[in-house]
Amino acid sequence: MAPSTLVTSASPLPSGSAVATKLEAFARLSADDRAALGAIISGVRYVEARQDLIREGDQPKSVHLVLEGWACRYKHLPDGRRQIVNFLVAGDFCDLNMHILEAMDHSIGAISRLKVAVISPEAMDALTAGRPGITRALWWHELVTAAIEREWTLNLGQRSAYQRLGHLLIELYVRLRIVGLGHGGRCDWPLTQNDLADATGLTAVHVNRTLQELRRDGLIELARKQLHILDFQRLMRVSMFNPYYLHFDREGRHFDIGA
Amino acid sequence: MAPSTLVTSASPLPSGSAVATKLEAFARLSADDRAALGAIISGVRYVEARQDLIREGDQPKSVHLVLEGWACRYKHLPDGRRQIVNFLVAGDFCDLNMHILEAMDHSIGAISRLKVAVISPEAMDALTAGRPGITRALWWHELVTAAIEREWTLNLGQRSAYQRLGHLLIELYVRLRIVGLGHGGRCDWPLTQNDLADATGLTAVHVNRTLQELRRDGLIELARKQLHILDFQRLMRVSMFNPYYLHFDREGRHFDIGA
DNA sequence: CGTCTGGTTGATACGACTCAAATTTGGTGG
DNA sequence: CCACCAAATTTGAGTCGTATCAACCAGACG
Repeated sequence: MAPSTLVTSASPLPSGSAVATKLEAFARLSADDRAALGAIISGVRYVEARQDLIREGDQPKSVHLVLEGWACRYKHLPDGRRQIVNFLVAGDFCDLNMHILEAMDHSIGAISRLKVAVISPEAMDALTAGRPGITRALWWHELVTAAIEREWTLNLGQRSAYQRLGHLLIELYVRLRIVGLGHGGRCDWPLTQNDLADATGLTAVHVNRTLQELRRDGLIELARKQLHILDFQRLMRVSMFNPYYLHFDREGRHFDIGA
Repeated sequence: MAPSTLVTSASPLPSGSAVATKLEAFARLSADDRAALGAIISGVRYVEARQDLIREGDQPKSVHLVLEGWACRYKHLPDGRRQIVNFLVAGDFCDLNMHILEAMDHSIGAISRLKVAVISPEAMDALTAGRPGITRALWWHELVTAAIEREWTLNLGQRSAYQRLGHLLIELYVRLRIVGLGHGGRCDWPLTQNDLADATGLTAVHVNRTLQELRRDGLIELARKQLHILDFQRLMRVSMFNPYYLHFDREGRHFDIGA
């Protein structure tokens, strides 16, 4: 496994943490729920940028939760090509129930330096027992993750390069906004054009040219690890982005994603 | 909703049913587990070929289980293009936990005439309560479905048309074989070239030419709604098919997929 | 100040798409 | 049993989006 630091002292979630914020996008959590959520972390682990958190073939033993940084879920082919099937940002669980399976069928790699919470499956069970609110919220997280990955399949199968990139930029901005990491169309952007290529099934060269088109059309600014979406409505329209698949407006807050 | 017949009389699963066979590919079920599984069906519904079982936007109220026929999970774009993100065959649950969400973000359509079991969420809860074996097996089903859909993303993003089709043919044959619907490389094949196009992100014309190449190379025979894989090992190699993502060999039987 | 990673540009090639038409298949009713 | 029709498959010719390969450039870092 890739080099990383495991800090075993329990460190409770800061109030207003990304996890709680994210889960509350769907269901209201009680103060007790939120406290319980903070108490289950058995350790914090740091993973350097471009290192793997878990690899295909590894046996998943604990549950990981991204606290800071970006990661990606990816698979590769014997000839070395790789496909990123999802990105993970603060508040995302990496492998909520993978311990049911005996081996990972994909890897999780750090894009930027990663701070992750490590949680034992037993602690997860104890957390959900008798807390239907949290159980539902975790189920919701799992289902939304699957829905996002399905939307990516649609992205790869049917959208043009221009639309694919537009769609991806919006999705990530919206997801960051939900956990408080995006404002006014702006967010941090640690992805290289190579990462974008692996996520969209394009070559890095073509990603480069397509991003230039998006800039030329006045839709985005993207430079120095910062994304700025200039015309949200138009970018949504041209990339045929429909936010329903993110399911973030049931009992929880409703987010005006356009702002 | 699309025309269909709902037969409300409970009809127990036939012994050696596809569901039980499928779940036992992963975990051993006790006689009690199997009986309980058969008892929860509150009705059987028939859906005609090319009709939808559930549509994007519908509120999922009950759980559906495919008993006979083929279905597909698909999404579409405002301009009419559609992407099939998975196929469902006998033994597959359509929407195991979708009732947690308030609206479907995709549709499920019948490829051939479909016989589905209808199960209420309450019956599902009652089934899993106190039956850890079944609970685990259902979790496994959910995780494998997600793994299959991720593999499809890899398929669309990184494989050539020739490999994509080869991969899809193998996957479906293997999945059918697990539930006893494939033998000696042969299985029923209700999909049109149009369906294959929507599943692989290609045009029907290109699917046609690529299938001809696969035939010319002596890898498959495909005619009159019947598939015959002639050289399993070679087809696996050229399409870079690695069966690990199907996770079918934990506590249950091991399938020699090559036979 | 050199090195490295990531970004940019140009020229060329090819895989897959488009449009249009012909042919085969399977189902239906006379 | 055959004629008919719609759906599915097949073929052909021309085009386009994206890949490939190969440089070159800019900023970050030691």
